[in-house]
Amino acid sequence: MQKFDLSIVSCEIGSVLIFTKNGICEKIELSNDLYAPSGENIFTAQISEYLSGKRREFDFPVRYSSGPVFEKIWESLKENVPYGKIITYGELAKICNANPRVVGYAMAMNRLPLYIPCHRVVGKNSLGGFNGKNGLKWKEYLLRLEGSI
DNA sequence: CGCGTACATAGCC
DNA sequence: GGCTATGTACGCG
Repeated sequence: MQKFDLSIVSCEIGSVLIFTKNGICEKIELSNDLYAPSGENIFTAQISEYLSGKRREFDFPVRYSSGPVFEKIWESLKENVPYGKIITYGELAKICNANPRVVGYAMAMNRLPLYIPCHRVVGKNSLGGFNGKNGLKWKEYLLRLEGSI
């Protein structure tokens, strides 16, 4: 069994749970419930700054793998969609030579909701979903934070 | 291991 | 407005 170290950053609408192991972030979870802030490290520091609008990008080690196609999509997303910009599933799909549906699925399988800017990926005729209906609140909050809406 | 189904969509009829 | 395409992951037999 893997033993994860849990760090927590709280904000107005909920808390960000950061699961790290050996100094590497392996999982991020967005919760609507408020937790007591825990852990002072580069993860909590950067996310806290990001939620305050001071930081635009994250610079901490992460680890993810759910297939080569998904990694390509996430890499293309980070490279082509900077802070404050949004992209549609179709455009992102065109960049990484995939299909829109695959992109949506890649976002659904994303384990790092904040590090991977999946909240900047929206549908053409709708905002799309985000981490289920539970995280749609977060999506709106993040897009508003970046000034996209 | 092979088949069928579900996905946070886009595009055509 | 409704149906189909296209790729991946997951469940079941």
